[in-house]
Amino acid sequence: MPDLPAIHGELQTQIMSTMWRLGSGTVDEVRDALPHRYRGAYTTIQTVLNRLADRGLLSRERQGRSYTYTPTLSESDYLSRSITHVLAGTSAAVRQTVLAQLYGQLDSSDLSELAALADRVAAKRKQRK
Amino acid sequence: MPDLPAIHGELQTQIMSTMWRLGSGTVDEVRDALPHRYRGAYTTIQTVLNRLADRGLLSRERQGRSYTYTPTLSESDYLSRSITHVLAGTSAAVRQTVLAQLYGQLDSSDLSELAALADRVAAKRKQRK
DNA sequence: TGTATGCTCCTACCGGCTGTCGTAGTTGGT
DNA sequence: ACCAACTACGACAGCCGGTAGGAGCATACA
Repeated sequence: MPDLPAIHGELQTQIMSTMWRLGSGTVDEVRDALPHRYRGAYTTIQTVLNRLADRGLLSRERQGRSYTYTPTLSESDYLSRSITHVLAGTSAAVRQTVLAQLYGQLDSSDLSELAALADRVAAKRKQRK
Repeated sequence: MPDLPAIHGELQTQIMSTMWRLGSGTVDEVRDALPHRYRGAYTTIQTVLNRLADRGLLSRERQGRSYTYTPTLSESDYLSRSITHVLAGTSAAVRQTVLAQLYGQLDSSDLSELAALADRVAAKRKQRK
């Protein structure tokens, strides 16, 4: 399994967030969709997009006379992988505490969703076993 | 709410991990407790410790003729804050998916622990309401 | 009491990366 | 065939992480 590429810097974070929202887009499309304060020069956005593509976070395909960039991972895949990665470096006790703290921040709807999820997971486990 | 200081780089990650394991320690103590691969020169460890202290992740107290470094946040506090921070920038749907994926990776003991936790949280909510 | 010795601290340095853009090249329209 | 707009590539400053060398201080021993 190849190492998960990291997103470094504020502009890269904003751009990845926008890419996930758009699904895919050209330099200009991404640029227009960025929050106003991060809308730098065309070439700035382009450079960052190319660097993200070099690191494997985006794929670059020719579409007509320009390139179209597309995320290679979904946002949830990326986040869950990142979180799993950092949690892997900790003890079981710490993981428990972290999950507990996250759990405490959920609202009621999230909570019921998770409860349903727990049932599904438990059922699957039992069946597979 | 003060911004959560970031841990950048591999050595900083290893050092923070060691600090959380030790609870507190001097430069030499931290250095000796580091994995062999990351055991650089005394001054290297010291510089990183000072930078972490400058950023507020560690506190520095004189103890005899040397400094003792101590984490200002517990590891679980730091992690849950970080995770909460990144999740705050996403949509509710993404959060749901991420939690679901994390849930699917838990083993049985973690699962039962979380079930008990869910009960406690539910009880608390009901009582407080 | 003076000196040597061992540790600790601060400062400096180097490479890499992020954010930023200027310029050259290319493509479509007139 | 020419012009204008737009795109791609390369370069450059600033910052940060990892690394360490030399100054400063206290203890131990003669």
